[in-house]
Amino acid sequence: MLLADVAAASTAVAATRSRLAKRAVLVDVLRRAAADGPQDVAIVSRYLGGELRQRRTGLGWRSLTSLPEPADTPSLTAADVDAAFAAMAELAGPGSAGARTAAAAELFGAATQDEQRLLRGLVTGELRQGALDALLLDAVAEAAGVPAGAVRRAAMLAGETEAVAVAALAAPTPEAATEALDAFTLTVGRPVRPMLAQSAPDVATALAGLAQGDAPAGEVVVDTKLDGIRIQVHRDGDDVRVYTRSLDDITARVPEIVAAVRLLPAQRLVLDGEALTLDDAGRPRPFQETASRSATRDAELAGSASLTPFFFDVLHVDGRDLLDAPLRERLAVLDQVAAPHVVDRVVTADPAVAAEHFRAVVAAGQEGVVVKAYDAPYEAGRRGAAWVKVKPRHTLDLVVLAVEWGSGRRAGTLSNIHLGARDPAGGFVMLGKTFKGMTDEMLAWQTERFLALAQSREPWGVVVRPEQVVEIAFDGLQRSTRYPGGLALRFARVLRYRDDKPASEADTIDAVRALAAG
DNA sequence: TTCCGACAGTGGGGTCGCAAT
DNA sequence: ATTGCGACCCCACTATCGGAA
Repeated sequence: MLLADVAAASTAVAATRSRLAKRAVLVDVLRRAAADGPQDVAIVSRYLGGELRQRRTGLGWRSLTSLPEPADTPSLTAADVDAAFAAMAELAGPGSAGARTAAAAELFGAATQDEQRLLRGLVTGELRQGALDALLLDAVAEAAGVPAGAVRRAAMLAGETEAVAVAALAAPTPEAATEALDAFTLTVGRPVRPMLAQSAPDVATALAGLAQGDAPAGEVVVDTKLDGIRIQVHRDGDDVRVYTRSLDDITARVPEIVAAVRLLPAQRLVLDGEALTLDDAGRPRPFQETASRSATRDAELAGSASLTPFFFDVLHVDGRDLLDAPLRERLAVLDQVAAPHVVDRVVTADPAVAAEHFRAVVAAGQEGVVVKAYDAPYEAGRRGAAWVKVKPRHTLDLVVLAVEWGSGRRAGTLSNIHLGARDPAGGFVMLGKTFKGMTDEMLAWQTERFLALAQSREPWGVVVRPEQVVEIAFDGLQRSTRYPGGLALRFARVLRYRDDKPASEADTIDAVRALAAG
């Protein structure tokens, strides 16, 4: 199949907001790819989902700043493009950057304007066609004539979409496709997409969200939420593999987790949990230390810092699949097979008990809690309503120092605001930026407001007179080398603009430092 | 007919390894 | 030795479509 066919489909998908219309376009091109063979289905399904088949190519947005003019006529096949990126992914060592740039120039030079747009989107991971993996799975189902649920489940269990698309579309009949999809089962050693949580502002709201209609939630699990990295651990005897949330295999980087899992009583296991670094007293170290330890490839270099695994779910044990078992059953098994590496929890129907657990774990330095429906199955890959996270929230009244022009649907509006705390000695100390929490109405208002406050216009936005106070919510403070105060906000978002408060009454950097000191 | 679940988009800070400077 | 880029760890929140109720 020609890349031009894929690019035309992507353009058509981007041109409509209707998901049904997007799906129809995807179905058409998937069917044509299937007629060309499984290799084309593999490539085309990846590209339509917004990804390259290579996890890392060494190319990013910066590498694409100067590229040749587009070709007038299409010539590239999907297979050509995949081979070109595969070759780039292999490049390493001195001179590789130049060779990669040359290879990219050759590829993009052979691509038409439409094809360049597609390739650029795939390289940067920002295709912006309004359809990614989820809609693609729906399209695969329709193209193969099978229920969407069957395709989705296969993809969750496979941990990827490409193989599922290939299997479903290679089948000559819907019956054969169903059979092919049923062959994707939970397999020890092959990661599944992790179940995700929704969020709620407090424990009471989380419990209300789990209630069925007018009936109260009944017994729920209140799990401790640890501030580390998500891990999915597969054990088959002495063979232990550790995967991240994005299903990256980090086994080689975390020998201490492998060793801990080998000490557990069950021989075949799939566990879901979190890994983090602890201090001598067993309290969690800052997330940045966990991130550093888990990103260091050479375990020898990591020194004394060590990751401790804690598990909150079990998906398989010694031949028994537990994905569809209620959480109640899974936890009973977890306590048998994963002690002492089990997340601390309470089971209760009493909102007061749940709230007390939240208070206690936060006091112990943990991130918060995850409230879970006691009888829900493990919904791989879903951000289902069965898990609801609750974290403490801090707020500050900060001053807007500058604003950046937005992109995409925010093009033409001033979007990303720079935030400063008041320095009692004079001026403001920048603590970070945020674009979150803004409605379209707020974006329109702030565009006008900050243009009026503009002191200077820059290519990226405007620097403003420091007069507008904004109430900011955030999860905590972290060490920063980027900002002058040595501190940065974590997960900052706008709550509201405060027109009742002058900048002279904004929160001070001293108050922020006091908060950081705990 | 209205409601709401699921998606995609819009970006944030920090960490590492690697190649170029 | 330092710098910049790419990849990936943690993410929150809003608008929208279309099926559920």
